Amino acid sequence: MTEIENITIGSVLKRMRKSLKYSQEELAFKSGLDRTYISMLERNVKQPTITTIFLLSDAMNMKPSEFVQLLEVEFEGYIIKRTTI
Amino acid sequence: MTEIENITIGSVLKRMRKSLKYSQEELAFKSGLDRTYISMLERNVKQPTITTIFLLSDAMNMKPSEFVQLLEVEFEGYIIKRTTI
DNA sequence: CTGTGACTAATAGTCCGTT
DNA sequence: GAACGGACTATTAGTCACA
Repeated sequence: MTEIENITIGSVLKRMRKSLKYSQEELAFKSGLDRTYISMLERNVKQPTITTIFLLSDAMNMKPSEFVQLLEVEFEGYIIKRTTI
Repeated sequence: MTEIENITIGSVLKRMRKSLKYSQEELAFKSGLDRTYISMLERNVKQPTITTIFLLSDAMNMKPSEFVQLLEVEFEGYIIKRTTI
C-alpha cells in the first residue's frame, strides 16, 4: 500500500509524447497549452484538470479515457491520501 | 461544432451518484471531498483536477477511465476553446 | 529542445452558515 | 437532501526570461 497525495501524469505524458516523436513545443502548439506548462506536467510539478487531460489527449490522437487508463495502470493499488481528511 | 471552455462533470457525476443511491453527503464522505464542492461539481460551477476524478471514481466503485469515458460520450464532437490562444 | 524560477490571475477545494 | 452564499487557503493556469 503506497500512499500518494496527487495523481500526476508525468511519465505517461512523456512516454506518449515521445512515441509520437513530438517535441514539448509541438505538443504545446497542438494542444493550445504553454510549452513550459507541458514541461511542468512531465516533471510532476503540476497536476492537470480534466479539461487539460482532454486537450492533451486530443492533441495526441487518443481518447481521454485511454490516457486515464494508462494512469490507472501506473497508480494501481495506490491510496490517494487527502491531507484534509 | 459546439465550442466549450471547460469539461464539466455535473450530469455524469449526478447520474452515477444517484444510481448508487448516495446522497451528496455520503459521496463527500466516501471520497474525502467537501459536501459543498460535490454540489458545485454537479452544478458545473467547478471543474475537477485529475486527482479529484480518481477520488470520486474510487468512491463510486468505478474505474477513472470508465468515468472519463462517460464524459467523452457527453462531449463527443465538442471543441474546447482556449481563451488564451 | 527542455528545465527552471519567479510571477500574477484564476480556480480548486474547505468551512461556516441559510434557505 | 440539496442549492446557494461568503470568506478563506492551497493549488493550478499560464507566461516570461534565461540557462
